Amino acid sequence: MKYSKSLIPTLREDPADAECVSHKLMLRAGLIRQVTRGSYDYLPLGLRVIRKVEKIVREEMDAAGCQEVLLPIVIPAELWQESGRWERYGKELLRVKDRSNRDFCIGPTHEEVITDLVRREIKSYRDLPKNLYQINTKYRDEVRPRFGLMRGREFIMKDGYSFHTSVEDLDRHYEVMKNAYLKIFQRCGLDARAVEADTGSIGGYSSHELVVLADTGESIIATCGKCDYTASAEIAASARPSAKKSKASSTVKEVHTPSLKTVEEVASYLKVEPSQMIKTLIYLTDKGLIVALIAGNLELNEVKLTNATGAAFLTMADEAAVKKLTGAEVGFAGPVSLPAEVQGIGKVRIIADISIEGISNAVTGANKTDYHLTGVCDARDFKAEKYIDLSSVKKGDVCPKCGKGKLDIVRGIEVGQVFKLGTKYSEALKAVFLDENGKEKPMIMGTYGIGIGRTAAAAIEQNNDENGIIWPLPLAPFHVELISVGEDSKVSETAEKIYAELMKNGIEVLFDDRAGRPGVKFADADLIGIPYQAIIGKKAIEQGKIEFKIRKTGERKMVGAKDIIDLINKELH
RNA sequence: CGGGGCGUAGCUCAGCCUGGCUAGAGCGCUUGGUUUGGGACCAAGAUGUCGUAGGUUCAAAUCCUAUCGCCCCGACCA
Repeated sequence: MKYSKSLIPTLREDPADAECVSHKLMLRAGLIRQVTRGSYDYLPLGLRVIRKVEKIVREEMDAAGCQEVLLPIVIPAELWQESGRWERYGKELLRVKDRSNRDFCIGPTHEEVITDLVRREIKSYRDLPKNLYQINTKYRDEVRPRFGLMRGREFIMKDGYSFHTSVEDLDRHYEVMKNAYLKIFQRCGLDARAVEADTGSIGGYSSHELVVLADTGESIIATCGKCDYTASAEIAASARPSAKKSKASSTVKEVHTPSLKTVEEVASYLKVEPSQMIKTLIYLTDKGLIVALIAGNLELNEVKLTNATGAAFLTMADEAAVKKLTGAEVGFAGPVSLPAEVQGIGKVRIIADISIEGISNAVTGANKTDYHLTGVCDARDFKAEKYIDLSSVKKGDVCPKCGKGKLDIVRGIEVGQVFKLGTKYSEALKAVFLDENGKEKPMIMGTYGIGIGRTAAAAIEQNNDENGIIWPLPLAPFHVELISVGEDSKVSETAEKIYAELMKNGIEVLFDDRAGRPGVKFADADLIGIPYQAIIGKKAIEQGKIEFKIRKTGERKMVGAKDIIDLINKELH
């Protein structure tokens, strides 16, 4: 490709509305342009990168025995109504109407469509298992798109769905897919790892996120320094001793604590450790009020609480609800003598972290403004519905898996996710098969996704310097950039000749044939980040030499014009 | 949805507080010339519904109101 014929609008300065490195560099290197919030044009260079990622994904999926299909982007509402998600999915689902006023949505994910296809075409255990995938544009009307291709509203995603006759078969296949995913990211030159994750609103019973470690990532991950434990902070556990089960000998006393609301204020006023305080948090859910209890030195993890309650949604109770429940201002709630139900809101459930189980002589709110209780004991003075892990992991917590290592908290970019779905969609959409005994059963499903654009963005996050992008070879839009320096006719003749040679040898080459000054061409070349540069200058050419530069290391060497093809071929393999 | 910020040339931004003649700079772009191995120089030039609508005023990029768009933080999120 000749630079002069392409469209590579590089920018000298950082665009004002880009925040993270990959977004800035994608704009500056002329890979993408924003059309509207969360939607982008893919320019020639950007599209080539996208195609590279897709190619690697296709090769690995096909190698794992998956079949590529292509499903519609505009989906009839009926399918989503059948699964129940038309009502439940919320505003993220972009809904449109056709000319006859029929409802459709722009597909944010394709469980319904694929399950509909499979239920119509597959009837027998003999035809299972199957894994069907597509690479397609998706649309999610995100509340807050950001960071360029990292979180767009319109984005390219590979999504795959597998159908099995048994959970065991799904389990086996799940491992195959997880490993295929790890291989894909490895081939993309990315350091990715599989992280245990929450299944979120998609449902299912087991999930891993495929995460590329990066400080700018939106996912927070706990990892063990000693063993291979890696989990999303949303679900990560830590090994914790349960509260000492001393006898309940203390007596409950009310103490005056004027305007002391926070754990720290009360603990220091009463001279007790925060771990002896019972932090009482009140949540509103679709199933009534939840009172969550946790030791004062720990942070509550809302994902864990949501999972523990089985609630569809959960928000912190507002001031009015807290007053109704406790009869006190916010800041003085406690588990002792709470009503079992609040008029107009619903039932009250108490759920406690394991740090509360067996706690004695504890301090907590008195449900009376400006008062706390001391000497409170679990089981005697209050009782929780259950005692489970509700705490957020912290750096330095003990690993729950090996019990030895300390947990570290790191950030990462989620580039893929795999789920064991089970029968959620096959039951809703009646995707059933006949087993060996002629018995009808719902198919067992798995689902597997990769954000294509996000993977490209993650590659830039991990590979850049002050001059621009440094593409890993497998994702690079071109293998080599050929740069002619100066207007000399010998130079341009030689460059043309080498350009033709490179192409003849199947090497992907971008030929900067522009008439610009050398400095401009070098700066653009470094910004665009093609791994190798072949530079043709007047002086060198007189000695039959060409300069070869490696973008990543800055290393340069002079090679004979005839040897450049061999050298590049060697570097490519 | 809550909080904050921004919208002036292709890009980055100044001007606005304290209204005043013809709206500016740098970069980019066009033409000519000199240059040519790390974002050159000289000269000449083109480019704007000052986001949009309404209002106040003799006079609005500037003040007021509404509205749209974009960015950030939070809530949210296969």
